[in-house]
Amino acid sequence: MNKKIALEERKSHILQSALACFLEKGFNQTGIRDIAKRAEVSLGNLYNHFASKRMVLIEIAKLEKEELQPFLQQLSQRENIEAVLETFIRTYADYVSDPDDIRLMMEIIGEAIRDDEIAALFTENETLVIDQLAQLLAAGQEQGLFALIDSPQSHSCMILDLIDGLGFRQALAVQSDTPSPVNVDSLIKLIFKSLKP
Amino acid sequence: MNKKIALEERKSHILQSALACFLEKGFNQTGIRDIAKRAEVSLGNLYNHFASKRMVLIEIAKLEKEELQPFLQQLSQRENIEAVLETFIRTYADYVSDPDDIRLMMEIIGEAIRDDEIAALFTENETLVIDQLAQLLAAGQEQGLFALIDSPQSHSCMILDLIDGLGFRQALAVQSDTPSPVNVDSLIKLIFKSLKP
DNA sequence: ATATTTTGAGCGAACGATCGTTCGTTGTAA
DNA sequence: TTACAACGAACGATCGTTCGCTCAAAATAT
Repeated sequence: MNKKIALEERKSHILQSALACFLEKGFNQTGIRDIAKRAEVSLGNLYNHFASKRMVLIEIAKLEKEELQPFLQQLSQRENIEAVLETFIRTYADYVSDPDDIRLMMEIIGEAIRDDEIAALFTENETLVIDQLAQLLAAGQEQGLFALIDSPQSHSCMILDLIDGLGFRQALAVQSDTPSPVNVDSLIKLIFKSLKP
Repeated sequence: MNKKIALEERKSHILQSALACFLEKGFNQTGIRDIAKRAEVSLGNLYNHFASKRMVLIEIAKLEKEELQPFLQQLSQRENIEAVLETFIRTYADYVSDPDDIRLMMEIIGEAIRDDEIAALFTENETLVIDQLAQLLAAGQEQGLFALIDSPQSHSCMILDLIDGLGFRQALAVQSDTPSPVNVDSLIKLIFKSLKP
């Protein structure tokens, strides 16, 4: 029992180290040795915990699901829907404005584009947020707060695309040293206008 | 003279092959040997044309600028601004819906995140489109077609983010076998509503 | 016009490094 | 005694790049 916990802790510690490596150098540029060294674990031992390098990334992608929980909870509130929406946009934009989060997203999408399993994993996580947000929009619609949208799902996707775009733009702006003209306020303004009855 | 042309042709042929490799396997998973083999050129000769693997990617990124020209031209039209905008969105969305284009964009951004020079190159290209689109929006604004936007640049960015998001979503949808709920029409509807005076 | 030199495209073996993975061996706790 | 986490040497493959070489064509000299 005690042993199990210690084992899980080590595994999670390796995952943390792997994540740090992936953020620093990217998934494909990171060697198994880099991860092992950072986690202060031997090469062989790492393979006692993970079947392959790819599996390490998959487990990290799975962990991302938990990061999403606070947002899902936020979106499930049904009083003062407009405020809920604005708060969500602000906190999610804030989350996505951390270059590390965008980098991780990039690494996962980068692999997902050539890996069905990772693509499914990523899509699954994203669908959770999309659906929850779509339900919020539908609720606002029923209350007459929002216009009749042909498809809440579709509108929900587009809102997320806008926020993700903000994050990507900021991450690239930092790297290329050219400031991004987009900010959260103009984004919120646009979204709410698109929802006006 | 004739020789110069033949040389340029060979170089461009290598670039085409490299592009095909990058799309197929990704930049980091593609070996120099893969490119040389595909281009039917020896390893040594490839290095007579390109100083390094990284330079091959940079030259490809530079070529992207030319792909943008038709869009820039489209956006420079000033009669029937609303129609120009809609046509641009449709053709650009169409362009970005080709998984290959999204893949290439991914590869370039993926490197750009850790490479200042590539980031600057990418940002430079994107700025061309953003500015041109922003000018179109400003023109529409003057004609009273569009609402007063706090910043045409910012609005322009967001429009592009929406279109890019559509492309990304479709590329991932193909891979994970879960259809995307977004389509061009709903996108156009949202954009025009956000611009309504 | 012919002979000679110079040039550089084209080549592939070879380099040292690193890759992901395997495996036989430890040491320790159950 | 058993089980298994922990280890690191070793494997074969592949990586990006370099190097010395060949040979046809351009440049120059005759």
